[in-house]
Amino acid sequence: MCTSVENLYSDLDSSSCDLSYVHTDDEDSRSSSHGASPSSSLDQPSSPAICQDSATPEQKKKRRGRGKSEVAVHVVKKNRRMKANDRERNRMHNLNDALDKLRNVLPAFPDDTKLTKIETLRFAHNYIWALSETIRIADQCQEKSRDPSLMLPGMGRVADAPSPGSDAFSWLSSASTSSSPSYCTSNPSSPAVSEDYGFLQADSLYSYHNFATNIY
DNA sequence: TAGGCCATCTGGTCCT
DNA sequence: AGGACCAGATGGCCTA
Repeated sequence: MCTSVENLYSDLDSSSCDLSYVHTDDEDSRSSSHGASPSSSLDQPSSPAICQDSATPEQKKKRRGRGKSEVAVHVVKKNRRMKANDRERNRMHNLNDALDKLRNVLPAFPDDTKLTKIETLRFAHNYIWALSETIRIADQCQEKSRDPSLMLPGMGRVADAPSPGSDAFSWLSSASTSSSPSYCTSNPSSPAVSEDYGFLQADSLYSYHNFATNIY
């Protein structure tokens, strides 16, 4: 992908463009002064306008007068840039590999559509929260069951508490998401889900399900 | 065709 | 000095 820029390098190598376009002394002074301004890339080699020689006659004269050592410096800079590009590419590939591994441990969606990067991160966030919340509530269940006086009407015993792998957890693996859910930005430590045991009831379980799979 | 997503390049900054 | 990380820019692809 993005072959245009790659072609650009081959263009440079095939000298369809002047080598001095790779990096000029003038660009050095510009880049060091303005930082990463939005328009800075227009001056960069990746700009499609790179091969449109808009240099003034004075600048062209200056280029022609460039000595061998100066050309060598530019070749070194070009090589450094290419190496940096290579590292950056590998870095992003590693990042994508990690995202793929994260996708693989998340419940698969029925339609088997691949989650986008942001969806993956948000879904993972909610998924982790849901799992930790389930553990916390199961622990609470266990504690309260030890003290019968704390039992609420209709509340089950410890054995009734859901455990990972049980049907009560099926919502985690049968997750489906609406097309435009709203992303939960609440802190996992302060969940928006009711803390009583009612969430184990069908209707509450449904909202819990929706929350856990809310990836936006 | 507009908008979303993605890969890539790039220069700046920070760290070792 | 060189590498890692980051954010901005750009262009390609896909879909509604």
